[in-house]
Amino acid sequence: MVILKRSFYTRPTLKVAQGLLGCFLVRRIGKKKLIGKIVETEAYIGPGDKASHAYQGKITKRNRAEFLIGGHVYIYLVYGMYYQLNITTSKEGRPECILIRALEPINDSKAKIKKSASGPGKLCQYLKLDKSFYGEDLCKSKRLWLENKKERISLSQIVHSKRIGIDYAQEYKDKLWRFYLRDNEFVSRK
DNA sequence: GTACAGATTGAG
DNA sequence: TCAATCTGTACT
Repeated sequence: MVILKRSFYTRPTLKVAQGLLGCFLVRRIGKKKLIGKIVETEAYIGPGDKASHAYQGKITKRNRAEFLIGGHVYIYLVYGMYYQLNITTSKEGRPECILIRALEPINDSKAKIKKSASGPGKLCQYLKLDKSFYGEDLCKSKRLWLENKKERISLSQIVHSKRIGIDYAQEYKDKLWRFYLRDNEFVSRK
């Protein structure tokens, strides 16, 4: 397995969002590892994107990690109860990131049966991700990183759709910036 | 200081 | 269809 390096993340966000499909997210907890194959992603491309927390280049205490160079974690709490795992892309100062929406558990058959990581809030619960990962560098971290995919994903396997839960984003709500693997049962919301 | 809404989820 | 539950943000 090869750990994804900086140059993977600094490419254009929509390219990275599709490139992440089929890659493996690895979370190390003590001596154990939890591995999930990424099957669903969404791109947020500030400052132009009205669905982005960094719309119009706004910098706040919450979203400042979004401006980091590609390969860092931007994590935050929504609805007071669920964390959302994002991975930054592009270069320092560009508020672009990718929301990881669903994983297929690889080495945990119980989680696989229960679909414990099929949804952005659920996968953070499953991997025990919280605010302590804010700004974590995926190229250096010893407890969270990404590894390259085994199989080649052909373009015909990637479905493009509208993003979820951002109806307020006007003309940006119809952008096809959500990507998932066709026919994969671990994708959230059929 | 107060009010309010959100990149969700699972139960009813 | 709805409530749970917390924090950033935009007001007073």
